Amino acid sequence: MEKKIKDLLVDQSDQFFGTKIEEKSVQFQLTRKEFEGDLTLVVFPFVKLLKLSPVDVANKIGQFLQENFTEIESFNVVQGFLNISLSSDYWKKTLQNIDSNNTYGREQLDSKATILVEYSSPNTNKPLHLGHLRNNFLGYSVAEILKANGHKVIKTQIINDRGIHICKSMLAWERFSPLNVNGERETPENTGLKGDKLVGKYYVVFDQEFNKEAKEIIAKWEENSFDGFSSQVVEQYQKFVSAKAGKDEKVQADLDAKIKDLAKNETSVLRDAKEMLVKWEARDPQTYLLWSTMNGWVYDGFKSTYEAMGVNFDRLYYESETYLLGKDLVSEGLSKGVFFKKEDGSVWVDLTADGMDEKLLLRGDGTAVYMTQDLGTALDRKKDYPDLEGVVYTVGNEQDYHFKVLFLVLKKLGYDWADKCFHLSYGMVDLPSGKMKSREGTVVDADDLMAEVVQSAKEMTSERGHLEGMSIEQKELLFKQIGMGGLKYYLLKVDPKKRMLFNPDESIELTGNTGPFIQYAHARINSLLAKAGGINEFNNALLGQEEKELIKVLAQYPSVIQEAGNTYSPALVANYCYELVKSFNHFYQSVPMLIEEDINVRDLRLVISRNVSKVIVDSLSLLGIDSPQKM
RNA sequence: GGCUGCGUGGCGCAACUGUAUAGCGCAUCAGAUUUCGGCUCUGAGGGUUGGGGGUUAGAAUCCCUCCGCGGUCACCA
Repeated sequence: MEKKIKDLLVDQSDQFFGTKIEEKSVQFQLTRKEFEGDLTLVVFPFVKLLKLSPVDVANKIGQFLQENFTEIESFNVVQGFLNISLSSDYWKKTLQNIDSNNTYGREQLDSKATILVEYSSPNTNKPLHLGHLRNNFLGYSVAEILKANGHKVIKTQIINDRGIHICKSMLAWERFSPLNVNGERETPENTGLKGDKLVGKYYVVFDQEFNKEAKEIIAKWEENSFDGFSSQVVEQYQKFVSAKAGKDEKVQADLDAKIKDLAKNETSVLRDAKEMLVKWEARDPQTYLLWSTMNGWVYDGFKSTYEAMGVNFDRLYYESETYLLGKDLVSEGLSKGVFFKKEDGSVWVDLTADGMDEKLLLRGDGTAVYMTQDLGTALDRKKDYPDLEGVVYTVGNEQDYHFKVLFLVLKKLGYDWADKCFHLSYGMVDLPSGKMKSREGTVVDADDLMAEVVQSAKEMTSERGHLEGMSIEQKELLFKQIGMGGLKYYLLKVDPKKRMLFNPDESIELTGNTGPFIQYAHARINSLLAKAGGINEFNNALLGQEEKELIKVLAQYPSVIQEAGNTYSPALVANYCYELVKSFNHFYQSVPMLIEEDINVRDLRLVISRNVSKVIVDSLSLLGIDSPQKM
């Protein structure tokens, strides 16, 4: 309807306004509930054109529109706002259209360009945590929303399966894992630990050894024993120490940190890890075997975590496979003169002209860095999907700079499709106790958290739910649906780019703006419809204010999906769904349904309920949340 | 310090590309319901949208500036 009015006004603007008007100057909003009407046109933009007062302008436009559209029943003017009331027939027809459309709100499947959505992308050296949950839910949901917008979507992740971080876990395991009676080191099988947890354990072990050794080195330095260190390092150290003299605490701490970094660089464990990386890139068989074994453990562990999260992928990329392409790109850039080489053989790109720094692309020893492999991955994808019209990278906002650089470098290499890459940057998840820090053990493990919310769902539902007649399996499924629904909704209802606070208790609340509240409303409608039996015609029903309000909310759904797609924001879908449920609860409370005597009115209300239920299910599915029939 | 993001009632969050009296949940208080699920609904109190300035008929929204809180500026990923 908005579009029809807009088209008419733009079309006839020459006669009506005496000049051509732009489409965007025709602005609509929903009429506020304290005024009468369904649709409001803001007339301020036209005041100057017609040289009349806002009220007169509104009246003139109102009359003009009413003459042209039978759907418009009446209008009223408040200041510069033209409130238009649409007829009962219009609303009933709207309801009918919604009711008869099985894919209401969605564009035709695969009717639009292909978009690749990358999310999750964990490191294979430690288990997933709360932050990953936000990432996964967000990425999955954005992919679903883009699908609903008609895009062909490929869900993907790049697995960071190579790099110095992996070598650290490998080294620590090889060196520090105790041998059992059979002379074996620890494995998931002989310890019963989840593979990702076991590997993560050794990453921590590495860090501890790393720090221990660094401390020992510093202790030596402090005793002026510099045997075995290069003169450069010693010089640096002495420079830092002399700089400390007479400075305040903060500066001193800063310098201490620098000294520590210096010492860390001199540790044997780090040197060995680096050596391991060089060996790995040279495909040393033994190193490769160790690497693939430990990665295998991690994948097994991740697999069960992904299953619990309810996310999936269409295509996986491994950095171990794309980093070589990245290296090729680097040579290509070198020969094109886009990059340059430093004396030690390392390769850089100079972005100072674009207001950024010089950025390392390849280490002096020839091994790849993060950027190298990301460049390779980007190219690889474009090769696999030549018709790609967009790439969404779901990665935390601490990497904003990285992606700015990545896209820019791609452009500099002449790949114009870099413009279609989008970094879906999201904020960190904080705990009430503050920031998550792995060193302080305040990381919330994803597996633990999911188990916990499912457990709470079990407790609450067993207490108050309607579980009679359900098998054990059905109940288990239900607890999962509720627990995960609560968790997902909690993490998705907030605008992605905002840093958010995670309160474990609130996430599984059943009242207020929560997933289970919405699921509950759906279950209730479901049982209502089951009791109602058959539904017939409602054409003769009188359309009341309550009914109309709810149809209006239903009618917004398609534009919500669109907007959510344009802005990559599941939060819009979540908030809409909540609004819908609240409107329904209000409706439910204020009008009788099953005991309504007028059969037409009864059926009208039931049809509305049926479609509310349909839209709830659909919008929750866009968030990756299930809608149980009973709970 | 450079770049970048954020700042909305006690707490957690909304407000589409500027627009009518800034909404919602939690918490607090007061009420409703012989109805289909009391995990529901209605109402009240609580805000000079971090401060100041500017653009506009109109600013939480755009611009400038200051303050506060993050992130980032690694031969880590």
